[in-house]
Amino acid sequence: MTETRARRPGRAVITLADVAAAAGVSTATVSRVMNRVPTVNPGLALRVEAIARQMGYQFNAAARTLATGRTGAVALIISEADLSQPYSFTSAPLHGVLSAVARHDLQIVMLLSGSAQQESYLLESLGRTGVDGAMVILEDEISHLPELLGDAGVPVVYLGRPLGDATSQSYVDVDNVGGARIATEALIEAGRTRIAILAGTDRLTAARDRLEGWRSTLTEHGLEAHRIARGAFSPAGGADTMTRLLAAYPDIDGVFVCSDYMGSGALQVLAAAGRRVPHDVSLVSYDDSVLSEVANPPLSSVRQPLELMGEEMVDALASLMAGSGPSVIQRVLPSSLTRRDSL
Amino acid sequence: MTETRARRPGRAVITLADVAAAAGVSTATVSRVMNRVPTVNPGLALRVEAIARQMGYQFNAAARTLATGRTGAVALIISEADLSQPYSFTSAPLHGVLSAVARHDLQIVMLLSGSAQQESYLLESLGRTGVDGAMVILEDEISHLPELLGDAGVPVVYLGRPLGDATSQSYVDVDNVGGARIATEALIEAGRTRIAILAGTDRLTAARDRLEGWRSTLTEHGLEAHRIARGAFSPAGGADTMTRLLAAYPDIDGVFVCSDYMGSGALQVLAAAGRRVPHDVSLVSYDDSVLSEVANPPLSSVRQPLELMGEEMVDALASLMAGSGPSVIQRVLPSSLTRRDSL
DNA sequence: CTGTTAGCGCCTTCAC
DNA sequence: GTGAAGGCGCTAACAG
Repeated sequence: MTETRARRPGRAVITLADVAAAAGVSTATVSRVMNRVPTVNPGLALRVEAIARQMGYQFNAAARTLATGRTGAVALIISEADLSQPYSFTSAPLHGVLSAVARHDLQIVMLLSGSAQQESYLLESLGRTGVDGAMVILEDEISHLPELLGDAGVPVVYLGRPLGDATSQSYVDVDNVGGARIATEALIEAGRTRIAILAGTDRLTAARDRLEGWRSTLTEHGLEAHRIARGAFSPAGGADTMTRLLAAYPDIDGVFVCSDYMGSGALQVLAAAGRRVPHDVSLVSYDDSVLSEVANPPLSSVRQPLELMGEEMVDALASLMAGSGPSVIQRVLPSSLTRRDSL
Repeated sequence: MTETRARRPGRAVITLADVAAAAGVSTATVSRVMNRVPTVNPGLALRVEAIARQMGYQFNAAARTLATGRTGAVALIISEADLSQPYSFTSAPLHGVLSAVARHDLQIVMLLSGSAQQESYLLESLGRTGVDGAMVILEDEISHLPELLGDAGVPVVYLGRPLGDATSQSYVDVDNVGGARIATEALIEAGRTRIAILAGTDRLTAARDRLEGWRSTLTEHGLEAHRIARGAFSPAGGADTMTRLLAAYPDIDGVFVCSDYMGSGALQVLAAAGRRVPHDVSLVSYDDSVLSEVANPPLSSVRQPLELMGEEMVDALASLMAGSGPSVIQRVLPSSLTRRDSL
């Protein structure tokens, strides 16, 4: 009744010892060969390698982890709230992450955060699995994770600059100030002078930076920067905020909307108010997502290299785990403007 | 230079032996307590449990795996192509999966499929990590995975019914025939008689089933079912297909579009052709995603319980892994129509 | 009901 | 350059 967990039915699972026996060497040698330890006789190495391959030998991850303390796995922590939204921001970085891990021969363990219950499970999972590192896609609802993970004991890289003093944290961010500047300048170039902003949460540096970029650009151009409204990151939020803005500042002729998702709501309010886009009001949005593409009219929108950010996050983490390079990695990627009809 | 991999800096990592020593019992007893083996003296169990908790003991997953052959991890395989689309279908089921795994105390390892290169990495990863089970979110580009994973040696559950003879496969699907019937019937009730379909790929049972549902409903109502066009799952695809359809059958007064993403493209073509929706042409779409919500006009769309499907997939896999219940689980969930202005 | 004792498969000093 | 042997932390017979 000794049930060997046969991974492939029929074919039993091959161990180092099996290969060693077949090759007439010790397990130590096979281990060295498989781990490409350079002190092995090249001829022998080749022979052993061939036999191992031919026998279909594969590492047993658990045994290896037990012996070395390394798991070869990293955690990717994402926001529950984002995933439950009709439009998920997470998928693009996720794509980048998943394509990059193959390069580094890493496994991705997905963890959800956002509710207290999940948080304890998260911490427990992190502890138990003993991942070698972690990545966090920062969003509103999990903006406190940097504190929570403060002494995680493994390297952590954030997608998005953490709040507060981020000097000791590793992150991959986009230049949100610059992105907002591009958007605002485009509005100004289009001849707009009474430019409002639909800003998002202030628990995210991204949102703060965009507000800052908008404000400084207007100020530098001698324009007023007081037409501000904050709202939820949703079409409804965009609609509400736009309504308030229109009521408070009926003279608005340009709007910088901090997300496409809000933008679609704003667009409906503008249409209902009889303001034509871009004839009466120019609009620039953020994210350059499918929503800006299918909007009516299609929205000019600031593009962030989200996939690339995911990849860079993995690269940074791998470098941190290797321990050879710098102990803090901070990378800021540029954003650009995709022009569509709303401008 | 014996570097103990301290998970938490400072505090060393606690093992069963540490707890056993502190409690004055054997490691076997602690192990039994932690695993809730019922034959332990309740008083002792309570005491040991308290000590373990107080010491912050956590299982070492690797050691446990090595001893039991079980990993507590399951793979989730998703399509690279879907993730790289501007609108990812995957996130909703992903959310369901991730929220459900906590219930079963499982870890999710994410794996990408869709390119040959990834496929070898996929197989390798599956073999190496030795996950206890796998889930696949079936999509066009990875519709061949059921064959590839045929003898994976671990239970597999699919999101979407696999092609071919699926009697021996476990899956969670939605009633796509029924969904298409609901959509088509709504079109008929709206007084439409010349009803076309924008169909998707035929490598997915979902798309085939929808076509079938559309066809049978029309036939049963004595209506013609030949206004068919297939296209890529994208706004551009929807636009192309709609253009062809309009050219071939100018008399169209109703359209069943097999995805919101195509629907947004179709809508633009209709608008450009001077056909008003729903005045001249009624339209029902599929997915009930944010795209149908922000479309102009907002689209009536068939809703699929994607999150729930993700959860059910995990439940099914857990049951399969437990090995107590049936060895094949097939679950088909109902879909419903969300009515909006396009009808 | 609890303790003892082998491993699980691999890595890694330590001798040779 | 290669082999022998201990141990990573835990589970699962088997005794007691």
